[in-house]
Amino acid sequence: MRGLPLASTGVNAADMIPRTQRTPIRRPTSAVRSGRSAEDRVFTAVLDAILDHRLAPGTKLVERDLSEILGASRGAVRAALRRLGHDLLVELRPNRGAVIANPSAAETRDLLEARRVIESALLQRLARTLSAKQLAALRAFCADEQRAYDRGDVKTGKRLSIRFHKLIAELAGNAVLDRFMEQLICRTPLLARNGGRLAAYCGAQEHREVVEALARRDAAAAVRRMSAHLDSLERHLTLDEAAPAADLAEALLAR
Amino acid sequence: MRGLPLASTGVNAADMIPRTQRTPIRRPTSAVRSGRSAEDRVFTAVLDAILDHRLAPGTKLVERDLSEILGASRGAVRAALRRLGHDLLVELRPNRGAVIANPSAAETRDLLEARRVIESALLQRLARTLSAKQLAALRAFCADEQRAYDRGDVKTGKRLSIRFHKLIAELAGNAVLDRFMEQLICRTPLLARNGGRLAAYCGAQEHREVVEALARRDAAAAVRRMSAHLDSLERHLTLDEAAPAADLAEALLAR
DNA sequence: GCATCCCGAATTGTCAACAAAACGACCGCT
DNA sequence: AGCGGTCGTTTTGTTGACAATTCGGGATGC
Repeated sequence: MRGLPLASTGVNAADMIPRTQRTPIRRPTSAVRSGRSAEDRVFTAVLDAILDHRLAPGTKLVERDLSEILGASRGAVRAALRRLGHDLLVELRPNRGAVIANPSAAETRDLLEARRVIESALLQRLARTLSAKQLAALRAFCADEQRAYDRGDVKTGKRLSIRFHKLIAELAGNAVLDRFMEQLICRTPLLARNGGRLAAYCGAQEHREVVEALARRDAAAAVRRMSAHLDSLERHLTLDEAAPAADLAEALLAR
Repeated sequence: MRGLPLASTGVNAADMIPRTQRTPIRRPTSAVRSGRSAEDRVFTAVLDAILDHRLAPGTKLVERDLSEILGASRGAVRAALRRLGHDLLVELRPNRGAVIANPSAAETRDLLEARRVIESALLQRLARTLSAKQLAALRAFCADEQRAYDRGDVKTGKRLSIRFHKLIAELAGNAVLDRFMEQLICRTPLLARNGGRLAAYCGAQEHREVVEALARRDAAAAVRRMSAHLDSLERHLTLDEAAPAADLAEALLAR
C-alpha cells in the first residue's frame, strides 16, 4: 500500500479506514536501505518535492502521514519538520501542525532583492578569482543544462538551472554566503506558483551569458546579466494560489 | 543551590555527588515564571551567554546539566541545541554532544566578508529610504550607547553596540537580509576570543559616523565607514584559544 | 615506558505511551 | 438559515524509560 501510486483518482484507499486501525509504521527495511538517517530522508524528501514543484505552498504536512509514507518514526519526522521550519521552507504553526511555506508578496520581493545583493557580491569576487579549471566547470555545467532542455527533459533541466546558482556560490569560496545562497535558492521555487513556466526564465542561455562575462573578467557585465536574469524571473512570477497536492504520498515518493 | 554563584573556586559541590543520586529536575516554578516555552528559555540563555562572552568557544554543553541548570526537560534542551546548531552557534557532534562553536580562521574571514556585503547593501538602501523618524531613532540609539560607555557600563554598552547593527538591518526593511544579519551578528562574538577589548572597536563613535553619513544621504560614505569599522574589528581579533567557562551554571544564569 | 584491550559510567539517541490542544460534525436554539 | 455550544476524533506536544554509543581509567601484554 505504501508507495504504490494509485492516486490518479485523487482518492487514497487508506483514507477509508479509521486512523486508529491502520497498521503501524514499518521502519527497518527503508531505514536500512538508505545510509542516511531517517530524519535526513524526510528532510530531503520534502525539500526535493518543493524544488520540483510537486508540493505547493499551503499543503498540510501531517506528522503521522509523513511517517507512514516515508517509513520513519514520528520523532524523525518532527525533527525534519523543525529543520525545514527553521529554513522557512515550511511554516510551523504551534499546536496546529506544519504546512509548506506560502511566502507573501513582501517576502517574495525581499528574497529576490537578497539574491541580487548576494549573487552580485559572489560574481564580483568570482570575476577576480576564477581559475581556468573553474571556468571550464561552469561552461561544462551550462552545456549539460542546455542539453537537458534540448532533449526535452525539463525536469532535469530545471534541477540543473537551480544548481547553477549554487555552483556559482560554491566557486566563490565563501562558506557563509554559500550557505545563505542555498537557503535562498531552496525558497525560490515557493515564490513561483507557476512552476512549469518558470523554467523559461531560468534557462541555460541567460546562465551562459553570465559565465561568458565572467570569462572576460567583466564583473560589471556579469552582475548586470545576473540582475536582469533575476528581474525577469521576478516579473514572471504569478502570485495566484496553487492547488495543494492531491496525494501527499505521490508527491513525496516521486523520483 | 540553583543560581547561587559559589564558583569562584572553580569547583562545584554538585560535582561531588554521583550523577544518578542527584535530585530530579524541578520544572514547574521556572516554567511558569517566564511566559516563553522552556525551549526558548534554553535557547536565549545560551545565546545571551555567547553574546556576553560568558561562554567561550569549545565549551561542552551537556544536555542533563543544561536541563538541571535551567529547569527545563531534556527534550526542551535538545530542541534548543538543535536550533543553536542550525544557526552554527554550537557544533553538534553526532553521539558526542554539543559544544559552543569554534569558528576557524577561514570561517572568520568569510563571516566578516558576508557582513561587509550585506551591511553595505543595507546602508545603500537606507540612504535612499531613511525617514526623519528613523534617523532620529538611530541618533537616539547612538546616544544611549555612548552614555552607557561614558558611565562605565561596558556590559550594556557592548550589548547596545551589537544591537546597533541589528537596528540598521531592521530599518532597511528587508526581512530576509534582516534575518541573515541577525545570524551573522550572533556569530560574531565567537570570533573574538578577546571579548573584553572588542568593545573598543565596536564603539559608539564609529557607529555615529555611519549614522551621520546616512543623514547626509551619502551612501558611499556610509558604506566606507561601515567597511572600515568591520576592517578594524577583523584586524583586532585574536585567534588564541580561550578558556572554557569554569562553571556552566554561573555563565548561563548571569543576567 | 607504551600501546591495546576491556569494562563501567556517563552521555546521547530513540521510541512508545500519555497529555493537551485543535478540528469538525452535530445539535439545539433564536 | 445563522449562530453558538458540546462532544468525539484527530493531531500535536511532552515525558520518561530504554537502547546505543562514547569516554575514561586501569589492567594486561609487549
